[in-house]
Amino acid sequence: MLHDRLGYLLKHVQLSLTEQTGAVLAPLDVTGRELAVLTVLGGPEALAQQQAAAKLGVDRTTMVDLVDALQGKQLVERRPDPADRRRNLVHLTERGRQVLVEGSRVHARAEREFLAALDEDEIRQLKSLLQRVLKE
Amino acid sequence: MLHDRLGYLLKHVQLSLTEQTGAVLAPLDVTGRELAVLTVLGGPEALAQQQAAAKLGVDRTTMVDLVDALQGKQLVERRPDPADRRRNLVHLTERGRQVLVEGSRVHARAEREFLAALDEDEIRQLKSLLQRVLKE
DNA sequence: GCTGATCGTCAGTAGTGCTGACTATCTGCT
DNA sequence: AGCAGATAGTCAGCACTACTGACGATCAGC
Repeated sequence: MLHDRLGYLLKHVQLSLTEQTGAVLAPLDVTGRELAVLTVLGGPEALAQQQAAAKLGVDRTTMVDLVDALQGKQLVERRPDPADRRRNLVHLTERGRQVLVEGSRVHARAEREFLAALDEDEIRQLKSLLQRVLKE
Repeated sequence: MLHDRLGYLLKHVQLSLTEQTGAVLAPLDVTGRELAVLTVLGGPEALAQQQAAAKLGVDRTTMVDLVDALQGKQLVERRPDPADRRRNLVHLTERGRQVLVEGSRVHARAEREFLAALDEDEIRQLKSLLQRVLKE
């Protein structure tokens, strides 16, 4: 049967999740992907673009567009790394930090609601199983 | 943390699965998506394009391209439905059936190998959890 | 027999993700 | 010191997927 196929399940679960989290993030004018970028960049140390790209698992050329978009919305700033002038260190702006905090909040709530069919223990199980598969 | 985010997990698990199953299907000259279409069309009754699209959860305009591709490979045939001439009933060719059988075999094996980190019981759990989320 | 709905098709658009080429810069070796 | 090769970011271009909106052909209900 089709519904046994892992590919089918993953695709449609992801599609549905993207839709639901996208809806609650829309008022903040960020997408789920952009919020993920902010999350990675929101750490204590400013990261170069490729470091952030590696953490996110996206290509470095894709990161250019992502940072472009966030910079256009004044959520991040590119600053040359004084220690290595090939690099841009990407810093969150004040607004970027606000959006990160508020976005994380509504995103977490939307994800929890999306998983309403499962209890807390089952959610942990699901994530743990997926993580183990990913580590091959 | 990023690795707690369901979106991240789903995306990368799916990406990795697509890559792995795609590799074993390549010698048969079909993609995972195309095999899924063959699976849906391989039932006892020939389906119209939109019935198949609904089962797969894809758009009807996307189904046009999928059937085009399969027809180009001589795996399916469009035949007008005598009872409703707006419809195309999509039939598998003899080769289409062979590819479906062989493709299902290697795909199932690749999926099992992809999930090598989990035992049979955990695989059932994972699929069951995803199915329940999908039913909202 | 006409109105409105449905099926398949096509053009156009948008998002994502990659390759390959380029510039600027750094690092290692001699 | 100086050159060769590697690395960071950028950009153009291609490919894949998915959707919207429009269209002609056909069907179903009144």
